[in-house]
Amino acid sequence: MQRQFFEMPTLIVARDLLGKRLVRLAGEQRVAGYIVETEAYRGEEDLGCHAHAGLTPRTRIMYGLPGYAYIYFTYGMHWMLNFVTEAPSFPAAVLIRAIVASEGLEFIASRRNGQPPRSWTNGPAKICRAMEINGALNGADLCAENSQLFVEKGKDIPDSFVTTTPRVGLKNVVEPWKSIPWRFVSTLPHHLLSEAT
DNA sequence: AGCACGATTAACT
DNA sequence: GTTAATCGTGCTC
Repeated sequence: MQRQFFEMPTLIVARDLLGKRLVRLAGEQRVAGYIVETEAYRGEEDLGCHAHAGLTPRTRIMYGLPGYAYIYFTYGMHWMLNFVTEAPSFPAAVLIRAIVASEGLEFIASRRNGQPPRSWTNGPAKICRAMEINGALNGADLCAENSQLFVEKGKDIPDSFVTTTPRVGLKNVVEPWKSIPWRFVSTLPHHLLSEAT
């Protein structure tokens, strides 16, 4: 996807990322999967968004150009992958919450040892663990020619297979941010994702 | 300088 | 359904 895709309003980007292919090049290894769950975080007004604290060392990437990776560490052990959206003057990003693995399955399996395929990448930190995504990729340009992390066109998901719900894990966030339906989930059967569009 | 908590996960009961 | 693991971040003192 080109920069102009990520420049669009965050809710549109979050919706349209469903079905697209997340690709990670780890050395010679290509690892990929279809995005099936996202969440939108937009602006300092959004009390669920890290940018509610303003411009800090942690949030500076969200105050930069769209199409860059905002990757942060939480719970003392987990990495989370986000894509920066909209103009630099408006801090916003889309959290990638789940993908269906399609390439590099052996690589993923080895990094998710002991877990069944169903549990490989069905959570934001699981994706990062499975694809070797960490702080070293924070600030990476997804639109650069030789990027190790980028998004490709995949399978278009019809509106009839898209569900929205409140965002996950915002336990102590006040309304309306706690319940605003900015989580996007693809309900398309996983086996249909691998077909050509 | 200290502290409460988190855009979670895996392993329990 | 419950809970420990584990530490960077941002806020208060």
